[in-house]
Amino acid sequence: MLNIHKVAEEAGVSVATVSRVINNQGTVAKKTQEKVEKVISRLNYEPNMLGRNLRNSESRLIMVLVPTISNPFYAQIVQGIEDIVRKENYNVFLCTTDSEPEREKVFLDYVRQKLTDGVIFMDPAVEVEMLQDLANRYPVIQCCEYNEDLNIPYISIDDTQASYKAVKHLITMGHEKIAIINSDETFQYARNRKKGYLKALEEYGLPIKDEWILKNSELNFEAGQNSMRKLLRADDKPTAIFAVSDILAIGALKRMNEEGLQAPEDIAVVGFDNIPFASMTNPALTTIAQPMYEIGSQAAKMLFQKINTPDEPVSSTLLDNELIIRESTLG
Amino acid sequence: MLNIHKVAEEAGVSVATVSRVINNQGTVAKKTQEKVEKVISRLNYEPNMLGRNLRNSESRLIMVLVPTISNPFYAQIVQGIEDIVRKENYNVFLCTTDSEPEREKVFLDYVRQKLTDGVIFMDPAVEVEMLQDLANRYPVIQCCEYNEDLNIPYISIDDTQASYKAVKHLITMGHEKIAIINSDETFQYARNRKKGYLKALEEYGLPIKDEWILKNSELNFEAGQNSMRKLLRADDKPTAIFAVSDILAIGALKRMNEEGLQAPEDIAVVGFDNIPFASMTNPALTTIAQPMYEIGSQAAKMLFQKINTPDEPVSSTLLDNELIIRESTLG
DNA sequence: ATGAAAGCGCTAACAG
DNA sequence: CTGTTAGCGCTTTCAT
Repeated sequence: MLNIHKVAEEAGVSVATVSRVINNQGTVAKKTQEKVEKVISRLNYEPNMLGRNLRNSESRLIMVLVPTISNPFYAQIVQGIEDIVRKENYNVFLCTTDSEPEREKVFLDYVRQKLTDGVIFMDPAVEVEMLQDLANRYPVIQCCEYNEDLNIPYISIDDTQASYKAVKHLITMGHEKIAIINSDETFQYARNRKKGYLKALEEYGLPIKDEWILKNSELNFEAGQNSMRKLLRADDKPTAIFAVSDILAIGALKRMNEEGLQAPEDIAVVGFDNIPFASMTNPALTTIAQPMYEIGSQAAKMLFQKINTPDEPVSSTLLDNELIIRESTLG
Repeated sequence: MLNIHKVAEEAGVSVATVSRVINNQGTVAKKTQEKVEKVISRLNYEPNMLGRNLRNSESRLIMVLVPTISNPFYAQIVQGIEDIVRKENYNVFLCTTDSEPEREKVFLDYVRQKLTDGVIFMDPAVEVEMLQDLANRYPVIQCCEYNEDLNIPYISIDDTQASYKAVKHLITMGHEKIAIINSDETFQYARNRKKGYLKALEEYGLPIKDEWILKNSELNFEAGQNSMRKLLRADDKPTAIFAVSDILAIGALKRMNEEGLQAPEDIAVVGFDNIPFASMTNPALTTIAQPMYEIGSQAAKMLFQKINTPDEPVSSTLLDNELIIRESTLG
């Protein structure tokens, strides 16, 4: 087994000296330093992180928990996180939970178990008390998806206001029969986006129909296609659709395309997120742009606040969003 | 500090007994067991993984190194990896390198440093000797991108044969002026796909022109759009394009769309990977389907072979691929 | 069935 | 400038 003792022995010095060389303390004589470095590179020695982290009780590792990486939405947030984390000389471990509570728990335990110094959490914890308890003792930031009832710092956007804006845009374009393709309402964001949708309709006295309110437990293209199929079979067909995710909206557009229908002439479509693909569709997708990179970098900054000054409270933030108008709603 | 000693003290037993309870050894008296469990849950104790892993010298953690998560191509491979890894009671840490050698090195060192038990590597290592050296001592599998000169197990597809097939399809459809939108030729896959492209053209005696051979250092939609812009300005405009990645192909399609051109009437386009988005474009994209999930799960199986029987060699594999013909090449 | 104690690899306080 | 040593939290062998 190659360890610090072996290196010390080979170099004819003590383990303390080797440790000093490894950590660049500068208190080692030039000659000794070189001697030790030579042995290190000859043996190809790398200090064992477990020993070091155990001793230092820090890992300089941040865990980022996402439901999935198949939604490009997360890619840009993670990029924002990475850039800040790297600047602080930490590294990111990305973990996917598939929104399964048991997997969330296993990963969150890594923080308790000192494997990582903190966690940015983008998934709704089903066991709310567990998450709160973790956050009480360790650095935890909620990102995008959050729970207002908990006392855990979060960063997100105002989903209600954003979806209100999206639906109002459709209303402004003259639509009166507007459907919503939602995801699963166990998610806070889904509830909020529905709230904004309803608010806009109510404000303008427009009809709210059950057959225009669709839910999806999965968030993928197929779900969007299926939802559109249902809407096209509705007794009273909507003329516009608000999808709470670009993924769903793109699936919906595809389904229209398959049926020989055009957006926005036949049905207008608005998405949410502004993932890079949203501008690649034909027609290009009108959508709500979330400041994804900013969300990620803010989340990371908040986490470091918590790591560096655990006792000072970190304030939560809701960032601005922007309606990006493209062809799918514009004649 | 909450540790095994504290628990032992509170429960009035020795640390050894607590350890036995934690690890379910079954050799503890029922009564003692319950007493200890009560204390554990009261104190909300979680064993420190650093201590445990240091002692056991295993982490039950697998690292997966990808260049980026913004290409959905990786999402499905990672899914395949996850499913196998989870079955073995391990967990996956995903790390993004942006194809930067220094970042690759930092993460790869985590294997040497005993933080993880093995690594699946999907990025070209710039420091080839370093990777070989790591693979000589620790479990390493190359996935998708690999280096034939190294003695490291890999799993991928036959890129040359696949791109030959894609280009031959275009030839069969009557095209004689065929361009290639490639990525950076530092990548093995890029070199191989170009090779297949050239082979098909040569075999059919078709012209090979420099202005039809484009390279991109970045792999994103913009790169695809830019490449298409260049091709549309070529002295001799191609009638078909082979893009080595769906991302590039979709960007190219978008650019055509912006210029009022249709695929395949004006220019036919073939992509590569068959990411989910490829069937969502309008027109839908003809592409080479890689068995992404299978690639991932095979990679994980190979890694566990290496972990469980380090001295037995693991044989590399090239999996089959399939040409998926869609609207972008079919009248 | 339980406890005492060694030791995994490392760092840092202390001594010299 | 360098060495000795305690101890981070855990598991396991050896006693009892």
